[in-house]
Amino acid sequence: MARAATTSDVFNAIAEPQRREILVLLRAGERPVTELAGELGMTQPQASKHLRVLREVGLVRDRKAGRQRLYGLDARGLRPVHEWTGGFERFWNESLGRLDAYVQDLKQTRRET
Amino acid sequence: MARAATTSDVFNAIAEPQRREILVLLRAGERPVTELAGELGMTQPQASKHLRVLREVGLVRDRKAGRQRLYGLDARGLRPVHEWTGGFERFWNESLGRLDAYVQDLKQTRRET
DNA sequence: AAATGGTATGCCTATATAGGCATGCGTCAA
DNA sequence: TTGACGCATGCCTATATAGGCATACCATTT
Repeated sequence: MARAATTSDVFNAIAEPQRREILVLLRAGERPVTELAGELGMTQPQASKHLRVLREVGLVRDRKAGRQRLYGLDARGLRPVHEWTGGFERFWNESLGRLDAYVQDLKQTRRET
Repeated sequence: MARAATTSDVFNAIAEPQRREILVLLRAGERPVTELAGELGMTQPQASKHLRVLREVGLVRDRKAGRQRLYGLDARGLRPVHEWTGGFERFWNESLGRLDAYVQDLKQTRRET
């Protein structure tokens, strides 16, 4: 099997560097495809494809504006990722030494069971 | 081209659901491969492979303990992900309405340039 | 209606997995 | 030393991209 489909999974969608860059650019406001492609140095089809993935996972919304299509950020989907990683915060805050001690302790406890 | 290699990129490493589950389990302390595989309902080779990826991106450390090899969490690599998503916090905190207004505004400004 | 600008898609290729299995290896116990 | 146990790997397959190109689509402007 290959990796899970990027669509339907925000974690996979943001695994692509260029897609992350697109999201960053969109923080400044809506933009048409061509402009995004230009700023990121990618072809228009490339940009459209990445935007499609982002749209399918809900990180981006599109709106027709005359002849162009403006893409806008909808970052709500990033919240779960932020919260998931946040669940590990105490682990990177503790010094590695204390972390080791902590782990050792748990290991002991578990082994004794 | 295929997606970038999972190794050398934390974002890709945690794009895999099972790898995320492994990390969660490791919050409780070090564990041998077999135990992880058992709790997650995957085969031992599968677990070893996922652990290898996690080790290569630095999210996990391994330590030989007699006949077994204990894997432990090293969440420091998750911090960048947490911070990156954190950069979008104000966007999911604002009501969608205000977000729209904000974006509209920026768009106007940009168009006028 | 015809021409043009702005996008979305289809098609083809190379590549990187994720799984399933069998098996090689190193370590500890008898 | 011989087994048994715990893991790591190698090999093979099916699948999902990411890129590059050409092109079909749609709305707007002459």
